[in-house]
This record gives sequence, C-alpha cells and structure tokens, in this order.
Amino acid sequence: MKNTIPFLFAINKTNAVLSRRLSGHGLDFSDFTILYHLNAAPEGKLRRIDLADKLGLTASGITRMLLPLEKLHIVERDASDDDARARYASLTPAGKTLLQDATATIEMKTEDFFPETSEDELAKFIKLLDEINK
Amino acid sequence: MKNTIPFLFAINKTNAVLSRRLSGHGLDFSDFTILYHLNAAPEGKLRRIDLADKLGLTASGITRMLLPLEKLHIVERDASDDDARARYASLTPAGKTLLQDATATIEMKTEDFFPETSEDELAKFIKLLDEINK
DNA sequence: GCGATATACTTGATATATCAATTAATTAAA
DNA sequence: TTTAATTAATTGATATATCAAGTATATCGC
Repeated sequence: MKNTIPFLFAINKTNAVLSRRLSGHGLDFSDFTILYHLNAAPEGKLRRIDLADKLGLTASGITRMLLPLEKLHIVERDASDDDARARYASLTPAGKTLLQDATATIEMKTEDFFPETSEDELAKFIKLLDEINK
Repeated sequence: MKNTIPFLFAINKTNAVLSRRLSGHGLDFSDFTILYHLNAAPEGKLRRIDLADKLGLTASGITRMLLPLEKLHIVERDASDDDARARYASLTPAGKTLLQDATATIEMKTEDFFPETSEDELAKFIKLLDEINK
C-alpha cells in the first residue's frame, strides 16, 4: 500500500503557505489565478463555470470571488451569444495591466522555489496532480 | 526561467479538489490532518503552535479549528508544565477511534490516486513540497 | 413538439482562515 | 535585575468557500 497520506498533507500545507506568501498588488493567489486563466483563454474570456473548473472551485465560489474583482473593474462580465444561462468573465484593460505587474512579482517571489528540480520533473509532477484533479 | 506558475496552479487546484472530496465521519480533511498529527506526535500531544506549523496555518487558525473538535470531545486541551503560555492538544479516546475510522475511509478513497507513480517518485515530490514549506 | 433532466448561475446560511491587536509568560540584554 | 524584545495563544473584524435551494435556460428522449 502506497503512503499517500503524507503526500496529501504536504500538498495541503504548501497550499496554505503559498496562499499566505504569494499575495500582492491587492490580489491574493486565487485572484491572480483567475486573472491568469482569463488572459490565457481563447479570446481572453471564459464562462464562469469553466473558470471554476480551472481552479477546482464550485460555481458558487467563482461568483463570490469575481464580485470584488468586478466591483474594482478588473474583470468584466458579458452575456453569451449562444447560451442565455452562461456569463463570460474577461479582463478589463486595467485588469491586464494589473496581471502583468502581479505576474512579475510572483515570478520574482517564486524564482528560487525549486533550485534543484528540472523542468522535466516539474512537468511530471504537474501531470501527477492533474491526474488527481480529473 | 522555470515554468513554476502552472505548477503552483496545479497544487492550488488539487488542494481545492481534495478538500471537497476527502471529508467524512463529520471531519473535513484539515480536521483529519490535525487528528493524524496529534496521534503521531511523541506522547500523543502537540503544542498548538507546533500543530499550526504542521498544517502551515497561523496560530489563530488552529485556535479556531480546534474549537469544534474540543466541543465534541475529540480533542482535549492541557496546560504545559514548563511553559505557562503554551497549551497542548491531544486526542481523547473518542478522538482515537474516530481517527482510525477516518483513516480507513481516506485510504480507501485515495487508493487509486497514483496508479503509475512509484513510492520513490512520491517521496521525491514530498521533499520538493517540503522545500517550499520551509 | 413536450415533459423530464441536466446545466449555469446566484443567494442564504454557515464554516474556515486571515490579519491586527491584545494578554500573558518567557528569554535576552544592559 | 529590571527593562525590552520575543513567543504562545486568543479574540474582533473581515474575507473566502462550501452546500443546499432556487431561477432560468438548454438538451434529451420519445
């Protein structure tokens, strides 16, 4: 039997530590994640449910996370042409600028996170995590 | 420059997914983590601040997490002999029983998480995460 | 085409964590 | 040795997520 539990503990702890360490520009790490995914998406927009899936959150969680970002005009909200239930989220120009700044900060803060881990190993770990996330 | 950010996203998402998937016996995954660490500690007890460190939380967070567990007589609270500021947390007999049950459930649920990952790789991954957590 | 199901999203009630401030005790330092 | 700095824990105010329930729209099966 594989010793999975300590592995889960480590993920849990890393998450807690990162959440506290990687905030800046008025954004916490989850906010940053949202901005990043919106920017990377085709046409720069995502349905709220797809955004929820990218973060592993519920639809409800995304509704609540987007609220302050919309209020600050960092993210905007659009109807969908082909599905009246769906709403798109996308970055405003201010949101794009903010994302650039936040990305620079986070890249700086995380630069030395894995001094001895190769790009290959990192990719393998991501694949492993994605396996769980399915 | 290493592509660290997608790795952080994956951790974040796995954490969210696990938190939702691995609850049972009235415990969420963080509760389970607390019980597990208390049981594994020398003499079955830990100072609250050390418990916080194990989970990567703040002292405040631990105070609040322990509250309902103490109320339900799963965890109990003791003074320290040599430091009047510190309080120990430890499992009650009911807490130990509950931990056993919860462990069985979680092991069952996570059994097939890494079908193709060796024990070695898992250990390497844990080491990598611990590096970040320091 | 129409009724049953499923999907996208929001809201109310609640639980979980944070930070900043506070209290109390310990340790360091002058 | 008594003042200053640090540490452990708690609390108030606040932010983040959950689940369950509800609304509106889409889709599936017949």
